[in-house]
Amino acid sequence: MDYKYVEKKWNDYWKAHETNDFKPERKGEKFYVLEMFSYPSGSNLHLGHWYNYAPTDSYARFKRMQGYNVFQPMGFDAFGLPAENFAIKTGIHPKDSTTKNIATMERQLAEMGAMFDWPHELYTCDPKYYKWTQWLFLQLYKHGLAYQKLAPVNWCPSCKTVIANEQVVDGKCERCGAEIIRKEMTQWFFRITKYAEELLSGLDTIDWPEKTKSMQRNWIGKSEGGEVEFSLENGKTFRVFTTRPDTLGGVAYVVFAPEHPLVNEITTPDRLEAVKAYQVATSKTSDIERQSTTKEKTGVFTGAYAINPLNGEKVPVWIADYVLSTYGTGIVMGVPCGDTRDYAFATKFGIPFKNVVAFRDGKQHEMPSEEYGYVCNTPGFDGMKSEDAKRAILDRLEKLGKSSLKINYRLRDWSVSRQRYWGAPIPMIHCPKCGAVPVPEKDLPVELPYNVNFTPDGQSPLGKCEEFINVKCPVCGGKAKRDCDTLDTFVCSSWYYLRYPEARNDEAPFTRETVDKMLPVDTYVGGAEHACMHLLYARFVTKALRDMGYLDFDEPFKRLVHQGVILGTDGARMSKSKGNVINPDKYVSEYGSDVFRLYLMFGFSYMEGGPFSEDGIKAIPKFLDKLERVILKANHYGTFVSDKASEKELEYAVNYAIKNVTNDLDAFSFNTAVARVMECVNVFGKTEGKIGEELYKSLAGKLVLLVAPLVPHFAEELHEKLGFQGSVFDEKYPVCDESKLVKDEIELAVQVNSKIRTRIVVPTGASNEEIEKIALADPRITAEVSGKTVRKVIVIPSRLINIIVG
RNA sequence: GCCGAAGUGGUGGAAUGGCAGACGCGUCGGACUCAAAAUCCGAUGAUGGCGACAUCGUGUGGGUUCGAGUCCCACCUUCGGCACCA
Repeated sequence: MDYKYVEKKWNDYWKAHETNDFKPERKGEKFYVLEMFSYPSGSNLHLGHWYNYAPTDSYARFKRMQGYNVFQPMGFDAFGLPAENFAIKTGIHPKDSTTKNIATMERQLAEMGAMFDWPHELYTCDPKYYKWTQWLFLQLYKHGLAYQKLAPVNWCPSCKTVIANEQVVDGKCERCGAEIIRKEMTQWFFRITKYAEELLSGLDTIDWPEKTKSMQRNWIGKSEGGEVEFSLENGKTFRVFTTRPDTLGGVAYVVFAPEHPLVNEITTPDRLEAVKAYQVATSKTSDIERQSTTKEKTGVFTGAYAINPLNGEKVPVWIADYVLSTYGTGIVMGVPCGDTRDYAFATKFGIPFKNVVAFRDGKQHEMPSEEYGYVCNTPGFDGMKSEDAKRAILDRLEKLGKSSLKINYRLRDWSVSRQRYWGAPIPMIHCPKCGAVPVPEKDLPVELPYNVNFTPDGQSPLGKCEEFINVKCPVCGGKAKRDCDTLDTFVCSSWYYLRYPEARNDEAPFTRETVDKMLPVDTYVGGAEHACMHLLYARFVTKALRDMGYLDFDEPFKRLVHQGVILGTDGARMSKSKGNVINPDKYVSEYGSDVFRLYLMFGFSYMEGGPFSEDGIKAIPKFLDKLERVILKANHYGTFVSDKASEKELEYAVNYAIKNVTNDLDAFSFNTAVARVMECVNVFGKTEGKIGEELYKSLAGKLVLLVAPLVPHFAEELHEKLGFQGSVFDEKYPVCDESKLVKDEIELAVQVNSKIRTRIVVPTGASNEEIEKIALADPRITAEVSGKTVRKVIVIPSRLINIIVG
């Protein structure tokens, strides 16, 4: 087959007949298949995009043939850092490079021949889109879910700019090599923590990979415990969060996060220098380093002492980088006997401590031990089980107003301010009189100006753009300034699935009517690297919009599937710097898109991915040629002998393939689906010339339908050549006829003492007793069993029989 | 470091706790051919045996079970994420 010609022919046909466009009036239940949209980086469609989109498109086409009205849109997540960095390096404006990249990728996506619904395409950098991203920000703000606070950023003192984590290499600026420090800046946050509990419980209601759910659970990090109030010698108080109130009697010291605001207040003059130096040192360390349990513990004594509310003991107050200001209250109680980190810390700094956990018999746990046991060395609670003591200790302190039950989450609020140019401007105005004022919705979008100097020089790029930044306060009319930051691109991608069905609506981001009909997304396919961020943000936004009354479902993505990662031939992640990037265009132009698609589906385990290799790609056109011969034979059938056994075998093969391919496609198990088709085609070859003409034609027709989702252009062409009118994708997917799968007899393995000794053939439906009888009558088994006692016989229907002798 | 995965022939990969290696690639042998290509047929985990067969075999070491690639424990290696890459 001339793949080039056929692919062009059917692409043109689909376009002319709007075959791929979603039509609400088409029959069938709606089915929303969504692939994560891509960032238009570089200038080419990456092999990873192909791997994500082509097999998923086969799934979508399969669903359509099953009778669903499938909606499969495509778009671009077009704002982001790489375009801005590229601009800084080359002087090419992000808008220009992005527009160009999108055009190239659109052409390549069209060549793929996927069933994308282009009329609903969207780009996040389009003012018609980000108008509504800004609208989303305003709704969150109105409902108290967006707020400002001080938060640290990576600051390069030499470039005088904020840099992304990715650009920090070994604590140094990727561009200039200067040491990065953490600097506090006022930034916007979304209150995702308000939804922590529901984000956690909602996981039980969705069909997502267990590992992804598990990652989100850990990310949310719920822990139940209590907050306990300590006092300082000057009478001031502070609270610590602990999951182990039962060990309160064992507190040897208290640690503040070095950046905690109270630290400067409590530090004694003689300790001030050391504390300041430690704070500076900590500002150069990343959170990951800080939490490392193998890293030598560091810390500094502040000179202050705190009073333990339970036993009145006076303990020293330290600062240490293993305490993070973002978790709990930013202060922890140090209990060396019950926590390995605290033990290492106290041991290193010679802080005295005691053991407060023992076994039932009073023998103390070996320190450190995080196990539960029985309380000791804690007057009033000794001998109590740890679990009970938790409650009892909190109860006692609660009566004094010094503690409360507390559920703490590791999840932090979502920081959305970016001190960068290429993003959606934050629709807020800062007025000296009125404070932070939202831009009135009628004034949206706040357009991103084109002529902006975004080379890093100490100021936010938008801050330098006079005509952008200066504005009248919408409340008092006085002189005010726009927020000069842009939104995190995750904000753009947190709601795009809601926009697709109404991508051309200029009056609203989406309407209740359409969203009710089209959402949630039935199957969402994308990389596992998004497990904790994008996928959590999207869930949060959905729940927030639901509570505002804009929609009526709890979860945006009913089912989630992750494709694996295709690596370079060297087994490493593809990157320009490693020079191992595979360009799919080369294969598409050499073999055609159907062949390449089928190769990607057959050659890898979809969820696993793996190193790319072109070994075996040549086998695909060979297979398709054979498939074509087998199918077109129906048109010029010639002579045959109708052999009943062969006919039965072929009917079995076709129905077996239908059954398994259907299951495999539903499970995204493309490689086994293709294998089942190959087996089926092999049986066509084996039974050649022995099948009645009418039966052959009917089976060949089913075969075309069976493979249509896998090789769409190819199947259209053969479908037409068999004399059918219209698109094969308007046909129904074949359904397995179970009666053709019934065999007269089945083969079973026979084990003696769990070792396979022979195989027997038994009639279908034979009872366990009959099977046992046949097995024991087999000469091979008679020999094994003779002289021994049969102790037990295990029959696994249609699999094996295991005879235990001894 | 923490969280989450993965490890199966020469190779990509199959296997609801039930015949490990489906389906391919590669390799070897054969047919067709003057020859080559293409195509077709057969073999192909390792070891021993002429052979029927036997033994071993799913990262390593233990365990549960009539039976473990699959479940449990410990370890090793590789990969993904760790909140400003998307």
